Amino acid sequence: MSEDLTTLAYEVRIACQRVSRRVRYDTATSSLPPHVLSVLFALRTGAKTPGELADAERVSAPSMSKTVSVLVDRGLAERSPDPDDGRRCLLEITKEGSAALAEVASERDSFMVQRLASLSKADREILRRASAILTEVVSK
Amino acid sequence: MSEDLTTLAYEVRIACQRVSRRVRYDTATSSLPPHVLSVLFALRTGAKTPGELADAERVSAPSMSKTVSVLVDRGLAERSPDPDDGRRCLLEITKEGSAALAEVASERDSFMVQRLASLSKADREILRRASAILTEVVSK
DNA sequence: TATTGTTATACTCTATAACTATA
DNA sequence: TATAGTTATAGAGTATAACAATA
Repeated sequence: MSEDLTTLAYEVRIACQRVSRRVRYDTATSSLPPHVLSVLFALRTGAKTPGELADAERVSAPSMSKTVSVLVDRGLAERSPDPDDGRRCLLEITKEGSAALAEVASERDSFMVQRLASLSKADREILRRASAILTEVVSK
Repeated sequence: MSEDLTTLAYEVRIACQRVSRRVRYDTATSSLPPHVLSVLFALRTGAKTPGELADAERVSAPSMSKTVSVLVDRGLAERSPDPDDGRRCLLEITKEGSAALAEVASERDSFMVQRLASLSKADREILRRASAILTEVVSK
């Protein structure tokens, strides 16, 4: 029985919960709350609207509006009007935001980075693909 | 290359956290909030004091006191005085509590099984290997 | 009319401080 | 005095509902 879905479901769930539990301790020290940090990280690849961020982070529009305000108030992101649609605005990470992200990232994921470094390239590739699969699976 | 490791570390963490969160969401819709469920799960192995539970769950004593009250109010756990120490009380899971736990566990499994069933065999194999890698990585 | 984003309001979970009872 | 547990109060983070501006 190589296709035991129940066993696999259990293995995946336990593995994910253990990782979550383990890294949570390391993130507790960072200055920015997790949800704020997560949005800041999402902005690293380019400007996004609050709506896009809310969808990506799976929170309500008002929640994202609040989180975005925190980023803007702290000078970590900049709000600018969308030239194509007057209803929208665009959030872009600032230099200060990138710096904060870089600083926090090294501390936050140091544990996982260390462990990943000790793996083979092949194993890291598996984790890379697995992360994409899992993210897709839970986003439905 | 170290940037790749940082990004991968983040992706792995986020994926795992989202799986954990989504699984908890799914169970939360039935009846019990995650933190209540977690305490109920902790009681499955035997009676515990509020203090022990607070330490185990890493929350404050007042928070645990509130959570425990929810369990007792719903008849899922029973509060009884500690015969050896008048200050303490003991929490014990009830039949109803055990039943709720079993129900939630099956729901939680079925959620993951459903999602896994929609994947390709190759993707499932990736998740199988990734689970083993992550479990090993975190257990060190 | 529909949509994008924000503001108003409320609920949940959390914590610190203060209180009661017992050791 | 110190400890176990509860109550009082407040601070985050979240959501739904209502609103303003634009498409």
